[in-house]
Amino acid sequence: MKLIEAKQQFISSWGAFGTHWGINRTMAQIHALLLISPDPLTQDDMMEELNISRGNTNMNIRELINWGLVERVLLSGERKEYFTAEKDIWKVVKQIVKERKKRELEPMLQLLDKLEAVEGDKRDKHIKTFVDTVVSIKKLGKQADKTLDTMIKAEESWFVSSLMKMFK
Amino acid sequence: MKLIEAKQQFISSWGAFGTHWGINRTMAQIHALLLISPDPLTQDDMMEELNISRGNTNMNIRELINWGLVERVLLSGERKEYFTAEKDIWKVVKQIVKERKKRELEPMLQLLDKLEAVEGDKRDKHIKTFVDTVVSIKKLGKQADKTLDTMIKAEESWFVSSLMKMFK
DNA sequence: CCGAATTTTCAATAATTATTGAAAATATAT
DNA sequence: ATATATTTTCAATAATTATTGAAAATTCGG
Repeated sequence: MKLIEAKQQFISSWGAFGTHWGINRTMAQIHALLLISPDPLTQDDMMEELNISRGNTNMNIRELINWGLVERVLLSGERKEYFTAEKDIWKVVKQIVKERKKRELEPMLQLLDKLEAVEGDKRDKHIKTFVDTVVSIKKLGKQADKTLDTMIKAEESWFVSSLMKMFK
Repeated sequence: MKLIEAKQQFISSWGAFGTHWGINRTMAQIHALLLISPDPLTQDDMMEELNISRGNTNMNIRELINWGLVERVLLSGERKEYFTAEKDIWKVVKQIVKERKKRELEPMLQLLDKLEAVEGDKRDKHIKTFVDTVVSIKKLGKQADKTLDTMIKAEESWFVSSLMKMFK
């Protein structure tokens, strides 16, 4: 397979992958393109490679910057802005986990805390099932939260070697 | 907070949560409703509680069955079908992980295997960056795949106690 | 400060995805 | 076998989300 074709496939499947994870296709494709580009790219480079409009490109680049996955690069003597993606995949994964934890897991845990305090007789099976469900989700969620915190601090080498042994 | 209000909030936030994870809102809401229902429900029960059409309810129940999260229950003397959700949250999480691994992670790893074999001189920086990226994603992905396999087999007690210690 | 290059915004539009509801298919009791 | 209850399908429609492109704002060299 030629590079040009392999790039296409990588970008398009990264885009499809993203859509299964609540990330829009274009954002994932821009990320993919930057991941495999040896040098920083401009907006125009990306527009051309991916056949997307200027507005779309701009909005998604900024979203990637918000996620901490892409950063602006200043090239001396150049008027245009250049962009580059973090290439260390372990860092990328940690960054995504960190953001999603903050945006989704933490608010969910807060809500569950409130819901656990529902009024009523705990002997009523409707109350009991509700509280039991909320408590068990909360318990697992808190556990996941702590585990992810540890992961976010960890080195990749730790993940690959130690965790693997642990999981015997 | 009264039960009726707490239920509403639980269902609606579980629905919103789902949409961030590539699951449609209705499917997540049906799942939420079944999780907090002490007894099995019929399609009509769900339609009424969630204010959704028969077709929508039916399709999403079947999708939940495909995911292994909901099952049909036969109630003796009843003509209608009843449905119930797995209440053990750890089992629910494992089931979701198992399905997503099969549907998304494994196909991605297969693709990366193909892409790694791209033609060309590895000293060309375009080729090199591409291959390096593919290889590092593949490495991490394979690791995650194995780790998730172990998790799928694990008991919740193991997760809550042992894993926690491990993560110091 | 001026003017050109570049970036950002956002209303309009397109594309995608979810939902409805009625008809068709299926199951069951008598 | 027939009538009735129940489930399933799916074309039409609605709702949501993504994308465009041109105008406005900003940046920067001179």
